[in-house]
Amino acid sequence: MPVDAQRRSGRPRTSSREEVSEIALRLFVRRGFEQTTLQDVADAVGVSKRTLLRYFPSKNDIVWGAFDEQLQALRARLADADPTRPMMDVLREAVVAFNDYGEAVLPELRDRMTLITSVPALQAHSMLRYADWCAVIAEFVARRLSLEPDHQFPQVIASAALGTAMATYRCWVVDPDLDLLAALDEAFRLLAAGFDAQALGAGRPAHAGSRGASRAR
Amino acid sequence: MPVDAQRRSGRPRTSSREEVSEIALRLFVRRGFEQTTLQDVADAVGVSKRTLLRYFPSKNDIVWGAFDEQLQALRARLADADPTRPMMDVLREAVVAFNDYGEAVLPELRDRMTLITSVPALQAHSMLRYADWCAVIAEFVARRLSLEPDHQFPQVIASAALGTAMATYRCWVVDPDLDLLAALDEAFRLLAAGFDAQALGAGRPAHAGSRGASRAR
DNA sequence: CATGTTTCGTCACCCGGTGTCAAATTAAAT
DNA sequence: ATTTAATTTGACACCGGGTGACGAAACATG
Repeated sequence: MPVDAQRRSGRPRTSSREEVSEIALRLFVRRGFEQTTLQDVADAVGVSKRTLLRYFPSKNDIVWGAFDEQLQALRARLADADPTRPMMDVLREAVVAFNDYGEAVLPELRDRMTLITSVPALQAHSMLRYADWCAVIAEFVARRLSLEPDHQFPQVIASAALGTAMATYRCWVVDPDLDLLAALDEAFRLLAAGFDAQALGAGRPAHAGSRGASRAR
Repeated sequence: MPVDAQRRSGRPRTSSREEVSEIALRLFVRRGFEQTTLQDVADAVGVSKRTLLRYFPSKNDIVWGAFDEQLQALRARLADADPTRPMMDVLREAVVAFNDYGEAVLPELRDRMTLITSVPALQAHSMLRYADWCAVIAEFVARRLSLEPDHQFPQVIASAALGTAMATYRCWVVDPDLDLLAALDEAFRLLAAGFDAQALGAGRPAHAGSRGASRAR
């Protein structure tokens, strides 16, 4: 069970989670997710189908790399945030930082997200993975509003935030020129301010900021 | 293919979509969704497994009754709305009306939503069904903002609206005393006004309206 | 009765996923 | 060096959801 904790004894692993994930991702992108069977992946990696399903709980989960660890970082960041700062500011900056991978792994991230947003099975499965994300946000909002996480307000705000992030992801996947971080920043500012004000000002606001090199650190 | 278009000739159906949906729902609630196999449902209805999958494209879809027709009504309502009225007002009222089923079918709706929000497979599948819902909202918002439906703003607003509705549903499922329509009304007012203002007024706003008999017509 | 039309059931099949168990491979203890 | 414990692996059987194909059943019409 320990990923790489000090190896005590026993037969060593012939492959790693990362290796499986990488090879599988390549196959999925090339030949399509549904067209690629688990046996194909197993053959490509050089292990049995059974071993594959010991590394990942399902075929869908192979596409999601190490998502849980990222989530822990997000939770920690939200917990350590300055309590005097506005809630939605903290949330926005945390979400942006949460998605600030390096330039190097960006193409891989795009591959993953392209699959997740386009393949129906993965699109559906994403709801389960994002539920954890949502719970982290709800927990933070609940603490700020002195409510319980199950209450309506934290749940609504967290779910709306999730929708905002997902929609932004979808746009980023389609448009290669879009800066993900800047787009997230803009979307969450919109969410904080309310969509009604947006509708009133019929002319669209400063949208120039969503493209280009602004990293929104 | 025609659900009940004038029957010309041929062998008559031994069952209907509604009958299958009702019987299956009862079984799912009683014995659990995953514990109930398609063969069980087929036996209970009195047809073969193959026939079941001709009525519904998948086991998951059985739980969703006629959702598409409701969606058409929502689209029509949004299309016919007064263009001079505020966008988020129209949206809020349409969503509330969309969920205004009669008192009679309310327990059945609760059963469906309880399954959808608690069973992981259905929770995941809901993303696919709600994607259509989301597209309808995005189409409306895009028209109002003179943008294309694929653009970032309509997508973000529609997804945030979806999250808002879903979270409210979840709360309603858990709390039997909650008035679904009033809760939706309140949540969408929050979404329109922005969550930031909410956080600033540390004291919670008039929450008394979310319980009781207000039907928000 | 003959014909076309529509629905139904059966069968075979694929794939994702689980449980089981023995074999393989290593470190550590004797 | 041999045994022992620990760990991973692969093979196998199995289940359930879902699809394709095909013939049979049940109707309306002529």
